[in-house]
Amino acid sequence: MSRNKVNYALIEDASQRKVSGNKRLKGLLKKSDELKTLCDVEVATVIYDPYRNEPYTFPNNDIVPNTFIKFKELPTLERSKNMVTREEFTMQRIKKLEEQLQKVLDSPIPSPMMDSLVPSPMIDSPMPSLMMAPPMYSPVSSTMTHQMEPTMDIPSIGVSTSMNNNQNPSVDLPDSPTISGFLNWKDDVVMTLFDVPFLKNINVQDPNHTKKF
Amino acid sequence: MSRNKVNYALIEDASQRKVSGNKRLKGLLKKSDELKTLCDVEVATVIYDPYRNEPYTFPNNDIVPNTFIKFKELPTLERSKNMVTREEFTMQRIKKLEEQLQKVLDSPIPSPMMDSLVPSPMIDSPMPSLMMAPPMYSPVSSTMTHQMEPTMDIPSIGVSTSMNNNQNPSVDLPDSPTISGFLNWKDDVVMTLFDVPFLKNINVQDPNHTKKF
DNA sequence: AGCGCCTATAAATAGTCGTC
DNA sequence: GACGACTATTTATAGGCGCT
Repeated sequence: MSRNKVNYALIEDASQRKVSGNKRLKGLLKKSDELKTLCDVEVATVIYDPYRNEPYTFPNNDIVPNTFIKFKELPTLERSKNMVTREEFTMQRIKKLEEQLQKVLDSPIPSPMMDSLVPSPMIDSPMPSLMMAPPMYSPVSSTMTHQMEPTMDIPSIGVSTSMNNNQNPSVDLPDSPTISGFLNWKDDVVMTLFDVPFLKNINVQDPNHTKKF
Repeated sequence: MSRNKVNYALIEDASQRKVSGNKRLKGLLKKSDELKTLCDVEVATVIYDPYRNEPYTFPNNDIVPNTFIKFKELPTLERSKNMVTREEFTMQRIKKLEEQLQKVLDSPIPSPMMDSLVPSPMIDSPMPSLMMAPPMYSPVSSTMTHQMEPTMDIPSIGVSTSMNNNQNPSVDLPDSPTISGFLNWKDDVVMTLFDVPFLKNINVQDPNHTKKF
């Protein structure tokens, strides 16, 4: 992106690829953080270090002592912003969820739908059992399981009729969403997975990745 | 990022925030794609549309008819590159995995470790059962489950001794990784989750997000 | 409002050098 | 051969404008 125009192809030289990947990862993380901060987007980022037998879990149980990229060097981010413990991440989501929930419940127009969706005891309890469930790990697939952020922005289905008022709520949501269903799917989510193998030897196919144009 | 310097804070105006988010998401996707292409990083991207009852599944069963961002407009990416079906994504991973596996197995130095790791019948079968497992969905948490990409780059543990040769493999990997374990954790992974609520009304805290400085 | 396009400017980064 | 620092450039994008 800079001295020369980058060719849209795999970088041949492994070390060059790594350097570039390092920089780009750094930039990508910054972009992610900016998207989160500027646009109120929740971002969680994790790096798994292949040279450890015990992988860092998602988000991470420790601040990552990763030699691959030094998070303390990230321009805008602090390490703690990107690398949080799994519990921290979960709690952050819970907190935000509760705030949103409370906000809706405090709204002037109490929605019968909300009543059915949110039993009152739920509010006082720090964490409803459904939300309580931490990110799940499959021992087999080593997966990260991400629970969708509930949005509580359900104007079109009850709280407000300013939008989609031409639609019958019950028709609009024939599925009659349960709380869990509501939590699950009522949000925009962009999910990106990056497998980052540029520390490894891989096949190379591109001769020159940079061109003067 | 351009006409004015951006303030590192939530964008106040919702519409402005959305516009910015739109652009930034676009840029982020492009960056992701570049990281993938230039550095051989696997990237999968999905957008969940909150205005549909049926969410797009991960990666996606259909090309996304999302009004939120038009993927066909993404500079470098094609839509099909980002938005693939779940099956396609799974098969891509499988294919790459098999290629890497075959590559290792074809390497001049047969590793006893590989032998123990990879039973020969596995090679001929198009898909070992372990790998066969598609991304899992939890009906409760609506989660995407991502299976880590195996790297097959295990020079430090058997195939090659050029690195980490001061370490005993058995000591280096006391866990005696099974195939599943190997698949699970033997790769760098950067995982980023973006919840993208800028289609919604949210609290605003920042007065002016841009400054001439 | 949302989208597409444009342009000026901020930000990202490829290439390079110097250190360890 | 990884890392830090330093530019020269490319790239991303905030702010407009016009359209719908």
